[in-house]
Amino acid sequence: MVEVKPVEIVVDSREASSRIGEALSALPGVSVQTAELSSGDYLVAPGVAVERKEALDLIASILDRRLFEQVGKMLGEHDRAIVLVEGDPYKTGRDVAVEAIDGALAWLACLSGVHVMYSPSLAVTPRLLWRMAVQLRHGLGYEIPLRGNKPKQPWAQAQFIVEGLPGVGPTTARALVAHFGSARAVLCASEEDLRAVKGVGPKTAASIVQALVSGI
Amino acid sequence: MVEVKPVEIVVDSREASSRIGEALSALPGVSVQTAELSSGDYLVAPGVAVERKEALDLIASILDRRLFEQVGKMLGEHDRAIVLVEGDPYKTGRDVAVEAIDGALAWLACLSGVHVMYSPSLAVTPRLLWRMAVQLRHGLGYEIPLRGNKPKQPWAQAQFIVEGLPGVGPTTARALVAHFGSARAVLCASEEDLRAVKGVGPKTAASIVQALVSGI
DNA sequence: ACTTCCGATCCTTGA
DNA sequence: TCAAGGATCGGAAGT
Repeated sequence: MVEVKPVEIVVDSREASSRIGEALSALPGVSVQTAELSSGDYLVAPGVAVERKEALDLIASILDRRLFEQVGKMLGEHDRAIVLVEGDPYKTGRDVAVEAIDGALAWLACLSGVHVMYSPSLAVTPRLLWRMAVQLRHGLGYEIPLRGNKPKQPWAQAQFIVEGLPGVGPTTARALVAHFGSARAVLCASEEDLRAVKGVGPKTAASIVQALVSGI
Repeated sequence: MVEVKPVEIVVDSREASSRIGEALSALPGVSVQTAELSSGDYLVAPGVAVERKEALDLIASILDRRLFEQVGKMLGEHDRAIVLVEGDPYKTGRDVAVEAIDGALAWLACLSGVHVMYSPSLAVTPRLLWRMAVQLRHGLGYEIPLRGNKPKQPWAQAQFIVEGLPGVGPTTARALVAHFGSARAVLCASEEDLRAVKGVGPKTAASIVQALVSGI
């Protein structure tokens, strides 16, 4: 049985009965609320607004400068603003200078202060809104593991553990384990003792001890 | 007469001779510098790094977790980080769950702290880099908002070391470091003490000690 | 990134 | 108090 993570998404009243509103309701654990949003189309978390810009609409709002106004308004009214570009703005068929599109996208990414997200199509948009909502509400379902796969053979484990130390690669790890006899002995060693090992200088020794004694 | 706005763009040495490097040099007013960047592919302004991710490469780096590592590194080393996604990640032909792509894009936009930009193709990428550079250098008198980026937190290092232990993943690693106060304390703990931590039973505790005391 | 699956852990029950 | 059962959580592997 898969866990369903409940999320609330607020949909602007003008969009509520759209295909996206329906698709959102159909996703597991989503409760769709409707409200009149003065800026943005969706609230994907409290204070996080999303403005959906279908490619053609994006071009239009670049040309008539509505985009900048809308973005400014969103930023003023919410903690975080995201522009969700749906479709390829370079392939709308509208007769518009590519420089204008380049400029608008660059501005959005660098200067505007909003975040930008891309959806290839209307079909994907609801999933992305949902995923954002889940992540913002529940965080990632797990921690991002800090290191890759670990060995299963016990003899390799000692070396692998020691390799986690800063400045220590495979060669030094082997030297350390050989010198001290076990991983535990390495990890309990003093800075002085560590320096005695070939490949470990004052700098590495210091950072090892530093890493080991630092707590949360 | 068209005004040419001079900009400098730093290209990582590995990318310098690529088609993009050449295309950048050909753009008006662009002076391309080369440097070895430890993270990111381009510096589009001082302190503003751009990582180019071709769609297929994006998928690959999601699967092997490289993406998160790279993003973290960029955020730590620059004032501002931008991921430039080139192409449609949903159409790479790679056999990957769409949920994973949704999740990664949502994470990039909402949680990661980077900004995201989309380029439809390799041909457009240089133009977008250039446009960003121009806007950041000459753009409208805006200051680049600096988000404070601390270097890697020390507690992360402790957790990293502890994660090397058998049977210990991100969650348990955090519990262990929290319980014992430091990585060293965890590694010097007795089997008994280890068992007291939530998530560590007799079996895990035994294999941890086993790994620590075993030599090479 | 997500999902599925499996095993270990933990928690409640009831004797 | 303990054992047994099921619910829960974490890890590993695959997409």
